Amino acid sequence: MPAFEFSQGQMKPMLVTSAALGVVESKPVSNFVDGQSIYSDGERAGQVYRVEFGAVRVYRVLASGRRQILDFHLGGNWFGLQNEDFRRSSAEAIGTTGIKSISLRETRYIWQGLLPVVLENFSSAQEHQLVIGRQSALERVAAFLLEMSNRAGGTCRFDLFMPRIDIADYLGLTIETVSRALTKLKNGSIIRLQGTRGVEIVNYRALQNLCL
Amino acid sequence: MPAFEFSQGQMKPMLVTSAALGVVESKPVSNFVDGQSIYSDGERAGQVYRVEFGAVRVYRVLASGRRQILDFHLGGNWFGLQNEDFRRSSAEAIGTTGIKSISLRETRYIWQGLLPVVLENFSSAQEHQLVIGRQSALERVAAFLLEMSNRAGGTCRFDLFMPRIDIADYLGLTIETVSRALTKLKNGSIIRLQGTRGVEIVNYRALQNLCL
DNA sequence: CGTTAGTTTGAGGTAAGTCAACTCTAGTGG
DNA sequence: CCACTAGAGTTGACTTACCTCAAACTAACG
Repeated sequence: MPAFEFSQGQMKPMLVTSAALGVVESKPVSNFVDGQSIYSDGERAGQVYRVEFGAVRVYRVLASGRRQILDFHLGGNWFGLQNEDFRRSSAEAIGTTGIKSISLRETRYIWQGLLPVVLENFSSAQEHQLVIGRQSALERVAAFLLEMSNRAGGTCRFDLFMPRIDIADYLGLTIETVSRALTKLKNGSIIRLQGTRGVEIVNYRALQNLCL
Repeated sequence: MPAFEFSQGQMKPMLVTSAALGVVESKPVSNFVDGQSIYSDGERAGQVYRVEFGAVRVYRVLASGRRQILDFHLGGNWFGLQNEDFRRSSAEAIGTTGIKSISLRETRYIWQGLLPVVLENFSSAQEHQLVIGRQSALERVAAFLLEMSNRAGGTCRFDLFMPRIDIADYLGLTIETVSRALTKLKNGSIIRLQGTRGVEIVNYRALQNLCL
């Protein structure tokens, strides 16, 4: 493979295919158990990662112990790219998870593939800023369910990968408030809950209207 | 200037100098008055921008009218880079502001310069997620003052570019709550306020301790 | 010096947090 | 296959931090 594969006719480099990221395909899959650390705050940053199966939470904790989950990463998602030498967040597997990683030393060959990856993460972070900065608890939970539905491929029935505490720490709420919001959506016949992880969106439109 | 300037020995491409971004130097400075739109939600995204002087707010508004300022950009900062074809946020000048812009068509020449720019914006967004997701009003205002102090070059005396409403919409608070927090910091002799924009950090350490 | 937008202060209301009890459920072993 | 258990989730009562509404104050402009 050539080190650089520039599509000269390409007008929008941000939309270039991630073909250059193919280097990762040859890498072995590392398996992680539920809760296992992928990288930790303060460590030297040496790798970029891609989720093969399972899920990952990236989070930061304040000295006071409060935790904010910055993002969840599901199958196919890239994470762990940063400017700084040391990690300022931590990443853990949620459930049994497979990860491929490539060394940062190798990333100079795939810049044009990495840019859209980072832009996507950035866009996701901005979306999330709006949710946690300006939406009510019910709106946040509604937005979260829609986001998870989208990531699951747009199906109305899907499973949440994470426990309530992760949802709470992602949305800047408490588990009790998340639970109350879910109950309210259930009682309003907007969603149905199956067991502790299963979700079915019954009234998609109603859920969307909650996020305005 | 060569179209591509790869530093082959460079081990950390994210830390490459932004020399490639020099294309922007030859561009003319566009002047904007206070509140003038630079780009708006829904528009086709055609340019990337760099602040020459003054300041910029990038924000999104919910259908319900609530506004979240995603980031402030000061002299030297780049903004406006995205994956999508259309803007999902808006950008406005704060006070008299000078902006240089380059067309996205030209960005294919400066990928390796753009990556650190986006990573910096991303890092800033993540930091902000933690603040608005998990900190109290007083802690948010303290964090904001430290951030502005840093951006002003680490001086303890500096001027806020923006009115209280912008601070509130950045921190996910109301102007009243921002005002009360500032008053509290003033009464605790942690800061001094001069007029409506001037800030002096008297007790830097105390301010930092508030953000734990 | 007056005007007006921006900011501060105050009083009262409310959404979300806290603490505690209860319930479910998924996993384990009899 | 069912009973038991421990962890996770839900519900309720109460508290609190922030919001809302309203009024007073400042300061920056002509």
